[in-house]
Amino acid sequence: MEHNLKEFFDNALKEVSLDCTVFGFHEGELKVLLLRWKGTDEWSLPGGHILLDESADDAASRILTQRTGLCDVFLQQFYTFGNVNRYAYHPEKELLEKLEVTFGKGFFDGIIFRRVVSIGYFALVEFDQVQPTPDWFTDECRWWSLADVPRLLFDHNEMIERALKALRQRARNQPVGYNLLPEKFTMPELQRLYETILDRQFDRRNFQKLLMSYDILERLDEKRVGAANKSPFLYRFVKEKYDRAVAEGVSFAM
Amino acid sequence: MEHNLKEFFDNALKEVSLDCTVFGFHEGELKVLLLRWKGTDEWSLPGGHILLDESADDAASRILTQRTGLCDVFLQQFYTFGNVNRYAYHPEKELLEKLEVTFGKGFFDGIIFRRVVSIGYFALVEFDQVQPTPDWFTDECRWWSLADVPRLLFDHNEMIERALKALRQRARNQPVGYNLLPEKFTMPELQRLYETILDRQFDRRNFQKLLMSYDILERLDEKRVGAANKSPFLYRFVKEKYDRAVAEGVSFAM
DNA sequence: TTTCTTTGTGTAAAATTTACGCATTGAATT
DNA sequence: AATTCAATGCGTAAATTTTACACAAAGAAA
Repeated sequence: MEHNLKEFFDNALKEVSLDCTVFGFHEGELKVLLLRWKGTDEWSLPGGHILLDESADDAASRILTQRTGLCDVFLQQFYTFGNVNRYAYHPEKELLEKLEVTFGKGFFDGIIFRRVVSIGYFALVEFDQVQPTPDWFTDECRWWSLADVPRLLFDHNEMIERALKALRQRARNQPVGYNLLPEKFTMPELQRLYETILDRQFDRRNFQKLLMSYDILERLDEKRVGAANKSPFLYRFVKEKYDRAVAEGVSFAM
Repeated sequence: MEHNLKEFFDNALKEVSLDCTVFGFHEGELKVLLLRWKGTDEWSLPGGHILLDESADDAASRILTQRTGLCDVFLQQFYTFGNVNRYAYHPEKELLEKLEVTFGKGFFDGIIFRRVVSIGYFALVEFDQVQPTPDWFTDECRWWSLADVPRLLFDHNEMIERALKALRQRARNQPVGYNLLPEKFTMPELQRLYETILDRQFDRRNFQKLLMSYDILERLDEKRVGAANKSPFLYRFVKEKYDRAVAEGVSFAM
């Protein structure tokens, strides 16, 4: 395995990495996927390096598939982090010492912890479909509620902040939901997604009118039964129309 | 000079570069700054590498100052180009051969033309203030009308396209103009800037009302005289209010 | 059977955006 | 010196969009 790792790094760009903020929506909250580094209590975003023969987008795709088990994840590049002191936290040496307890002294020489520029992506995934999977440097991968995210390694807290801003900007300018919700969903569920992302409340009647005006939703003949109230209709995105709206943009003005 | 160049590259990131689309506004048109490579008819965007002890933003600033003579240029990172085949045009070898006529055979070995990821910035500058200055690889630097831009080296045409999209998005969501216009300007001049950037026409009366509603402009007691018509008032941005509007965002809905 | 919460639908008021008229200015023309 | 002409300053009515809000119906729980 050590051998494979070195080999991998020989075939990858060394001064460029990428990190992904993976958003899921569960129980009315936005969640992000975090990894805990082996032998430490330090958490970070999933990320990795770009192979010499793959594009940055392909690398992000590959890494996301490895961490979630999903293919065809929605990914958007949002910012590239190029500060000199990106590694200010956790102080290089201290973290390195902890890791060398696990990996052996000198193991990381020439592999990580040089000056690296990182390309930030955010991903939108269907929460229930994800199989959180740690990578070679970490031994735990799990969802965190956005509100509970701890102090992360490197500049990853800043990355999440910027990713969230980018997600909000996207939600205001084109439809979201196809990537975050299951195939069938109710209007209140969709509304809660929008309210969570944009962090504000909407009138449910006006919300429904606006969303339906985009002509991207199809109301099914089924209803969600079981709750102690009137059964709401199920809806589903009409993929072609949804894609058109993403391409042309809609202005979510409410 | 050769020595300095090698030394520079030893102190810079090799796998990351950055390229700037510099927008100016002149005679009712958007212009971009391009460089012609020594001994060729090939043009490219201004760009360069990041020194080990400077951030990406600082590098962009430094490079822009070198190409324009300006300090404190408005810069915004908009996208990072990470395709494997970014250098598809001009085919590496062909260009290299042309350049080696000028620079000597083997000169570029290990300096350029490896796999490089490039961070894209766009800059907004006051056209008249710019002193276009070629860099070490080029012997001409000049403005091109956006419509006349030729086939550029590498993926730089795509970069300009994306930069323009980013500029348009910015113009729709926060005020522009402070960076592109001289200190004092008339309302019709500001309107033409917006019309050029967004590529559409506005009613001058509604345009004025909307812009004044942002509370970022101050009307001066001067007028622009000389034209064969009623003299228009001069305006100027009130910096603090302009900055607030940039931070909070305005929606240019017209 | 009653209660309680949530859903489906429609309409009036408020606010915003759009369209457009007219008198005025100032250089150029006669 | 008077006239012409293109562009400017200012304002209002119409059209459209956004916002606010009420009531009947459904369905599990009490």
